[in-house]
Amino acid sequence: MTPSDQPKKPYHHGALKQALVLAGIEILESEGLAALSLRAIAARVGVSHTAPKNHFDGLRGLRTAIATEGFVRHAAFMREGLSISAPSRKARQEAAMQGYVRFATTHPHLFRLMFSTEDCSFDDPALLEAARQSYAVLAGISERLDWDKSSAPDAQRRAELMLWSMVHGFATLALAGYVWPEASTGVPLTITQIMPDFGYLE
Amino acid sequence: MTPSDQPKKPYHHGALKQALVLAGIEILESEGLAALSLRAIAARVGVSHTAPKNHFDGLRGLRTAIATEGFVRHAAFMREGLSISAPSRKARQEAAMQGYVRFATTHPHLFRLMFSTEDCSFDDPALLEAARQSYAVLAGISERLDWDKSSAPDAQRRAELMLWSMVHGFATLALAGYVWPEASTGVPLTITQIMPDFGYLE
DNA sequence: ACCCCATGTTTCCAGTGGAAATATAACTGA
DNA sequence: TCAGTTATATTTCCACTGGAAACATGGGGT
Repeated sequence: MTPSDQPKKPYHHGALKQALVLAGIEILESEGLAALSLRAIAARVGVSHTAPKNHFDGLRGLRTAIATEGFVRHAAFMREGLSISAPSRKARQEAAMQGYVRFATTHPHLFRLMFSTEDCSFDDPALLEAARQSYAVLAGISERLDWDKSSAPDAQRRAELMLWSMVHGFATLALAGYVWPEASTGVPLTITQIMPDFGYLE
Repeated sequence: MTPSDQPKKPYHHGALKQALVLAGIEILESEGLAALSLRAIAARVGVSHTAPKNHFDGLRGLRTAIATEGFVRHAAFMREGLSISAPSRKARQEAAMQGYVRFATTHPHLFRLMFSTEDCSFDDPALLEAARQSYAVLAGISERLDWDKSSAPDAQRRAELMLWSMVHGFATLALAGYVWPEASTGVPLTITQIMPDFGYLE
C-alpha cells in the first residue's frame, strides 16, 4: 500500500515513444522549431532529457519521428479536402493543392521540419513511407495531367513532379513571406490562381 | 619600429564585416549549416566570438548577411546562364531556370539558408533588396508567359509567381532528395523536362 | 523465485550564443 | 601635439544544449 493518497508516478511511462512525438508537435506549434529541444520535449512529458535515447536516435531521431507524423497529417489534410470536393477533375485537383498549401500555412513549423534536411534523416524508412503516402495523393490527381501526351515512359512521372514542384514551391515561398498582398487587389494570390489551366487535358 | 620581424597582428581587423561573411560562406560550403556557429566563423577570421556583435545583430544577423550575399550570387548565376543562352524566348527561359536549380544543387547549404525563416530575418532591408534582384531575373523571363492572356492587373504577377513556385519547388525537392533517378532512364528528371511547354505564348 | 534487460535517472562534459565589463587604438578637434 | 571621444575587439561569465556513462527500477520470461 502506498504511504500516501497522492497518485504515485510510475517509473515506466508506458507509451513514452508516442507521447514524446505528440509533445514535440505541441511545442512546434506553439514555440517553433528552435524551441524543439530534447530537454523541452522530455520536460513536457515529465521525463528526464535522456529518456528519449531509449526510443529514438538522439534529437535528430526524435525530430524525424515528428516529421513522419507530420506527413501522415499532411496526407490526411489533402484527403479531407478531396473528400468534400466536387467530383470533377479540376475540382479535385484544386482541392488537393489547396489542402497542401493550407497544411503548410496552418502548421508552418511542422511543415518546415518535414522538408528540413538539417533536422531530419531522410533515409529513415518510416519517414520515407509516410512521405510516399503524401506524394501518392498528389500523384492521384495528376494521373491525367500529362500535358504533352507523349508516350515516353516517364511522362506520368513528369506530370506528378511538375505538380508537386509547383504546389510545394508556392507553399514554401508563402511561408517565407514572399507571397505578398497584390497591389491591385490587396489580397495575396492563391495556389488556384497561380495554377495554369490544364483543362485541355480533360 | 616593431620589436621583431614577425608581422604583428593588428588589434583592429579593418574589414571584419566582409571577412566574417566570406568566412561564413566557406564554412557553409564545407561543413554545412549546423557548423555555422558564431565561434567557428570568428575563429576562422582569427577573432573572438563576440567580435561580430559590433557589426551584426548576433548570430541571426550574421546569417542574414550571409544569405544576402547568397542572393547576390544566386542572381549572378542566373544572369550568367542567360548571357550564354540562345536569344530565343524558350532558350532564355530554360537558361535562367537551369541556373536557379544549378545554384541550389552546387551550393545547397547556402541556398537553404537563403530561404530559412528559422535562421534569417526576412525583414532585413538588405536581404529583401538582394532577394528582389534575384526575383527580377525570373520576372524578366516570364514577361510574356501569361498563359491565360487575361487583362487582369495581376496577370503578369501570376505568371511570375507560377514560374518561381515551380522552379523553387523543384530545387527544394531535389535538395531534399525527392528527385530520384527514373526507373526507365536511370537518370533524374531535370527542370527543363518538368516544365510545361508554354510555346503557344510565342 | 529468480534473474535478465528494457526503460528511466543522475551526473558530468564540451560546446553554444549572449551580456557585461574591460582593453585597445583610431579618429576628432583644439 | 595632445587630450577626449568613439569604434572595435577581448575577457569573463552565465544559462542552456545534446550526448556519454554509470546507475536505478521494476516488468516479464524461464
